[in-house]
Amino acid sequence: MLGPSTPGPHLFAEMQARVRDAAGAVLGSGADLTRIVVEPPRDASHGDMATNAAMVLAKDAGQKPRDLAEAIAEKLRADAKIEKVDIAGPGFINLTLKGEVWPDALRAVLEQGKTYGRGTVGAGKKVNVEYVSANPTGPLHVGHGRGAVFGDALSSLLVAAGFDVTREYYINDAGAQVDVLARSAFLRYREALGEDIGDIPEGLYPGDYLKECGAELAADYGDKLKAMPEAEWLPIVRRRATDMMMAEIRNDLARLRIVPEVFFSERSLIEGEEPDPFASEPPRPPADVVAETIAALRTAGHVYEGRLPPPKSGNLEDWEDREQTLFRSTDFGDDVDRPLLKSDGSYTYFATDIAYHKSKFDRGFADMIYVWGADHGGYVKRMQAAVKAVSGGKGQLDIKLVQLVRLLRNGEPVKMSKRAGDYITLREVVDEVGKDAVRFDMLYRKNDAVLDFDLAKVIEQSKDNPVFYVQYGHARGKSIFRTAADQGLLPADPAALRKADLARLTDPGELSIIRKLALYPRMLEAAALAHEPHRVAFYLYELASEFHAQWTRGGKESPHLRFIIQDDPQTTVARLALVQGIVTVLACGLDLLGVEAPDEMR
RNA sequence: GCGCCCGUAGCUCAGCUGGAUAGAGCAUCAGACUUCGAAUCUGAGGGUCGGGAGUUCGAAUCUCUCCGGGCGCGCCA
Repeated sequence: MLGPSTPGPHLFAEMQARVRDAAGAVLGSGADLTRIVVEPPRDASHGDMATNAAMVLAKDAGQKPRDLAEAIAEKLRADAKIEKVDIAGPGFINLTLKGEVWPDALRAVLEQGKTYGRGTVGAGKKVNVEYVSANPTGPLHVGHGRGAVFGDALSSLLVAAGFDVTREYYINDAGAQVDVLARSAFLRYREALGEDIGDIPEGLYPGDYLKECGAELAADYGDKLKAMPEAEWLPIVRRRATDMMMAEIRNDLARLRIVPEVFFSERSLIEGEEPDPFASEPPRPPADVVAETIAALRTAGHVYEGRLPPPKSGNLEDWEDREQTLFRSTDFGDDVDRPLLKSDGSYTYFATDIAYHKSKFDRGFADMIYVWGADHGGYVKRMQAAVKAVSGGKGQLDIKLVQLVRLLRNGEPVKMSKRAGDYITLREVVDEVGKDAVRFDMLYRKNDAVLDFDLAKVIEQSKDNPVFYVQYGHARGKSIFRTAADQGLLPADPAALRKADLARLTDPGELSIIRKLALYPRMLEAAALAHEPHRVAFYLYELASEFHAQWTRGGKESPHLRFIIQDDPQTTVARLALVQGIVTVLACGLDLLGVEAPDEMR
């Protein structure tokens, strides 16, 4: 038996196990019980829980669903936790639980506190969650922010479900883009030396954010870089510029309470790890992991030299039919094979990404999640093909595409001119509306739905704005405790709430809230397995809504429903225990989403 | 032309991996503050779940096919 404070199986999991046992007893071994689910009924009048057991098993058993339901129901009627079993509709088995189940369920919340809802389905399995991975060529924008918030919340969710999660950021510091960045920074360096650089040429980054980089280079190197050929100054400037951009990016993410644990450099795959200046061993020659990966794939028969048909659209003027090095991704479900080398002999982004994902697999991550912008949708199949190839079919890559964000202000699109480099940055948005509004708003939507982000509405302090609605629920709960303390009705010993006579909570609204609290672990587990953090946000909204409704019921119509009853300390303590349960779950859920749970919001 | 995503109330969106009479918020209308915080709550109206066919005890959910919108389609990441 599990001790009272051990996060054991939650109520729904427990009842599901009991139903499966009952069905197994009726049908004998060999029956597939995995499709049996126990869920809350659509209508509360159907009881506390419903199961599809009879309907999913009827065919295999060769019985009518309702007959089978009756047989299973007979077993369940003997269950100590079940008060009543009904059969309804096509063969649903509706369960009404014994009255004492609900006080016990609330007590579990109070006993487990911050650990309530945490599960073990993850079983300590290692999962790599990669997100953001924006090019270090400019400030993060709001779209990056959405991917970052999503990846971070999903990671927290998986941790809560018992997975061993690593949050990772892939630095694209090896492609042509960072060379462009370096040339742009070099221009700012010449400008810092007093040169008139005029307009920024087409194709370079025009934003002001590189001026500081240019100034630093001028301070450190004087005019020495100017005397060098590009091949010499480029790596120096590139390194300085990407380091500065990454520092900015990390700073922007930190403002959103996002701290990736691993920053993985694309360049390190090609040139090897940065030599450690304090190492006692002589530095090893740089290893080209990409070349090794391609060679291994070639040996395995997944790489060949060949030609591709011309693309179906786009400009065919610069199309040149040539033989190239191709990854046979069609063997793994892709539509066409994919090139690994550019015409100048350097690696394609895809080639380094294959090596990168091999690195993930080699580091022990059979489960990988990749959070990507929706404009990368065309790359999903080839990446999943690559993971299959480098992991021998043992790796699993779930790619979550995050749709674009439309920035609005009072319903009007915010004008952005990328060409002039004056687009709204993520930092500006976070500074304007705050971390909590950004995070909750972005999570209060499925990842694959386009998000309208209205700068005016997200700071509105009304029920129109879900984040304030939920946070207000938490603050209101805390407010009840303050009032109870003022009136001398709050027990000094926190343990007193756990010992309260919770059977006094008999109002339908109160029982409904307890049922909702009992649902939290089940919701968390499902959200984690589905990789859908938005379910947490919706759950919290619903819980807050039930709490607000119960609060208002204690108005002048029904003062006996108030949480604090001056002349009835016993009932007051029981209701304070309920409030404690609500506050605990709201705080836990908000924490998963990275949103604060304030004690007051005046 | 091909691939992926989306289409649910006037608007913005959920719908718990196939369950019972499809739900919230906004907006509209009608109500509740000498309150434990009205940043709240109660009620009403509002639907061929884009159309059609199929799979089965049962479909918003799975398959196919159209319609409409978005993204992508060597040598950008």
